[in-house]
Amino acid sequence: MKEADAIKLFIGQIPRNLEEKDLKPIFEQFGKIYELTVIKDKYTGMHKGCAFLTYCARESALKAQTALHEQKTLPGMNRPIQVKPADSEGRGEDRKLFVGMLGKQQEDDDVRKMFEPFGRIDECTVLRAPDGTSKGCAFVKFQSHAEAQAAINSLHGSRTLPGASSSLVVKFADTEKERGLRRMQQVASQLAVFSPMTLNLGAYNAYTQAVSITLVQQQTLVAQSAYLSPIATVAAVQMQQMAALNGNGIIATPITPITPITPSSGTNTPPAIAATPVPALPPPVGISGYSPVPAAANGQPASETIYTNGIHPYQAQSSAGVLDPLQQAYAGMQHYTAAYPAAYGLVSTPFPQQHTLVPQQQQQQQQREGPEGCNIFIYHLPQEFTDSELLQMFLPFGNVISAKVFVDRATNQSKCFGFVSFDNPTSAQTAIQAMNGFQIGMKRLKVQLKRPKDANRPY
DNA sequence: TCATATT
Repeated sequence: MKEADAIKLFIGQIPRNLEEKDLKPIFEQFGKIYELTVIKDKYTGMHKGCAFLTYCARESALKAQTALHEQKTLPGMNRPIQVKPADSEGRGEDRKLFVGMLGKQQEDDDVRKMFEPFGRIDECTVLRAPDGTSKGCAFVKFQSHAEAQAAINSLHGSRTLPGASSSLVVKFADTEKERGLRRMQQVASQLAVFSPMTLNLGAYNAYTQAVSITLVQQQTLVAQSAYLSPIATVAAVQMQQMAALNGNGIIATPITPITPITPSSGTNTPPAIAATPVPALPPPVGISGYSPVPAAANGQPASETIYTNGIHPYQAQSSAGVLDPLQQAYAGMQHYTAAYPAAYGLVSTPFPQQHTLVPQQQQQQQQREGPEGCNIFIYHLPQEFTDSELLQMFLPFGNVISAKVFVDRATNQSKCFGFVSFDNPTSAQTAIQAMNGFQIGMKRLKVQLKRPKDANRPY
């Protein structure tokens, strides 16, 4: 039914309203289709905007790729259709070898001669430092997996080259994904130089610090920072700055304070908390339970909503005086606990059991655009921010339809920007007003309306 | 620095 060397194609940039039956006519013209499947979310069944396509004949796939890939744009899409071998087809990485333990003086040609006996070589490159000196390793790409395998079998460990400290290494080169993984492991090991407990302690200190602010503690916090990881230090120092700036623990500091984030009244002064020792706090709701409404904080219904417009956290509370200073401090801390540890990956709160108790917010749906004017673009996100932290951060401003951090697929690293979509433009505006310029670590968020689809198109 | 999605 299908050729042995058939290629499974990945089809990207297809409108989410097109199903298999709609797609078929587009692709049939290049040959008989063996299988065509729209990719859907495993749990929600949601159309992911892409598909897999296998033709019976390899040649059909090649023709379709040539004719369609990046060649036309389907209605409603802002980028051209993608037609290329699926990742599962192993983009030719299975014929590329990494060669280690070469001598420093070996040139491309020397390596090539060594590998020539095993097949036709497409590519042969010794890796070099910027100054041109060999790194003692190379990539060699054969035309087929079998040839590469033959070279491994014969050459790996077979000899020790002059100047090398160990016998020759010949193995398949890392795939793009493996490289990403490796990079992440390196980052992780960097952080692990400091004991894992140090990180948690840092989070804990910062937390208690923010709840109960005393000058002495602020000083010790900075002193302690010297022993924390760079990330924890940034977080700690940042929090300390915040505490100094604003006794109520609110961490938003817009560059242009269009809407100042301050307590609404001088008569009810939050700094009362300054002298309060660390008490038995109501358990923080942590990341997953983060809510702009303080009712969730102490388990009691609040008589008034603290956020009246998503910006003035304390605006409504002065009249009844229902919240004691500690509760105020705590309500303010929701910002801290939500944004801070999350921002730095320090999500293990001082009360980790809370995490297991509070069920994670329902699985965030695929990225979706809201109506025009409801979608915001956020740049300068902390590297550690994921969809969920982004969601938490913007939840106070309205119904979030979607929160998506962009991730480099090869490395799994955040690209430090993302989108949040609300169900109405007012929420989006409120979020922009409140969060544009929001300082996290050394950076300030840039929050603005997402560029409309047709922007930047000359015609 | 503006929705790239891989059963």
